[in-house]
Amino acid sequence: MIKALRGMKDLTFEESERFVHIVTTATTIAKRYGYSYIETPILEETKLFKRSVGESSDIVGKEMYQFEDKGGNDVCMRPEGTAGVVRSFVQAKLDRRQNEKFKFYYYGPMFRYERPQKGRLREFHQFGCESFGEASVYEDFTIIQMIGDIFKALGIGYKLKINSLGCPECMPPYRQNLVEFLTECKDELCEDCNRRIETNPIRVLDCKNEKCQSLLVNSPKLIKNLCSSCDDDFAKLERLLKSENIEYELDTNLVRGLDYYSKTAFEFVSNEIGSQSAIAGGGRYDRLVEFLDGKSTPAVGFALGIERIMELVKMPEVKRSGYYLGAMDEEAIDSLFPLASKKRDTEKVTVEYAPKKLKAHLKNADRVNARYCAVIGEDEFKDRTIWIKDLVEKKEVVVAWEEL
RNA sequence: GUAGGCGUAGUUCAGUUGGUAGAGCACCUGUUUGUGGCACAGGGUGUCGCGGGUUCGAGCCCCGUCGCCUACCCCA
Repeated sequence: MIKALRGMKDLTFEESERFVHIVTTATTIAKRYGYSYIETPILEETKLFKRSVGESSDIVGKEMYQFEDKGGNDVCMRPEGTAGVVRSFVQAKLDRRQNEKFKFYYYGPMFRYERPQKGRLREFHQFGCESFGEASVYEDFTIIQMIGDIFKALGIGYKLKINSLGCPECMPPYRQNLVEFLTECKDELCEDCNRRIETNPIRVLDCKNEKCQSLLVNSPKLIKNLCSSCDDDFAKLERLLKSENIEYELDTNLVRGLDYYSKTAFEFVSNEIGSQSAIAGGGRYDRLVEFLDGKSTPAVGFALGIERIMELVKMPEVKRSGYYLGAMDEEAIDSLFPLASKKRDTEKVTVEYAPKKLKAHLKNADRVNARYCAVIGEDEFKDRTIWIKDLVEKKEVVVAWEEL
């Protein structure tokens, strides 16, 4: 038997229903916030991700589905959504249209070659939004609010963590500071952290190693070393969240795993889905458009993990709906089709092609969760009528074919 | 890449010191030849992951292998 590849899943029945429910809910809300749909390719040039996500990140460093295509191009299955959207934004020269704002939402599969576990697949799906051209922190707030709306509509609980990663003004001096601090205690830090001091010292902050964390308690905090512009914006963000009663906690160690973030960074987490607890994450990436050869354009965005959210949503109970059509004798089967065709203008219709006893039809109707079980028996066929039972109200009627 | 756990019916799982393969749910048939869910009676639907080995005999013991799950790591 051929099975799906490791870390790749089929979704059917209630699972696929839940998947669609999440996408539709998120889409509806994103549209209310002025976002329009963007579809970008799954396959992109490897360079795109190296330059956006960053070569120091694990995603690019060791988790990409990377290969040479038949034309000899070095390509990757996208490991995340933002890079492709920004590439598309620049390619369409939307970056030249200064003072205009562009808001896009997307959803689709992402690929990372990791060891699968709970909440972590090799092919997984994200829903995300990217807002271009808006430098105001009000936009950061609005995006957080929108995610809150989505989770509220889906009926799931979460905790919001926020942090500021600073800007080109304040990040480099802080980084220098941090490197000095880390170098002093490097003997006690774990192997990974020692490597990160060179490659990406900020990543040391969210090391999961307990010993490292205990040493980091006294590390310099970026949040205390922001430039005045970043500091003002972060204060404003906190004020806005408070005034809208959006609960959050400051997490000074929150560092997004992708290199392109600056200023506002946030993460929505759940404690109900195992160790892979991040259900949404995002932040500001004012410099990414430039990195990808566009004109400097402020931007902010987020992505949410659909499979992780699927573990949290409860679907509304499915009610009986539509018609089940069947016949008790072979000669009556043909007459079902005009009736089905007519009913399908407005209703879900299931047709049984084999003649069966009434009891079997009722059972089938039950099984497909139909509201009405409609059967043509011997008498009905003679009279050109059909017997209909409402499976909820338990009422029965016989009507002429024309009246169905 | 590392560590632990698990692979037996459609599904969830039991299976004793090695001795003819089991249960609940689901499914099918009937009680009811035109009335679903409920009840009752009956029905097992299986390459015990795969390949070797030990043994008179292996679901069980040994070796190997594949797969799944969880955690580290990473992140949505």
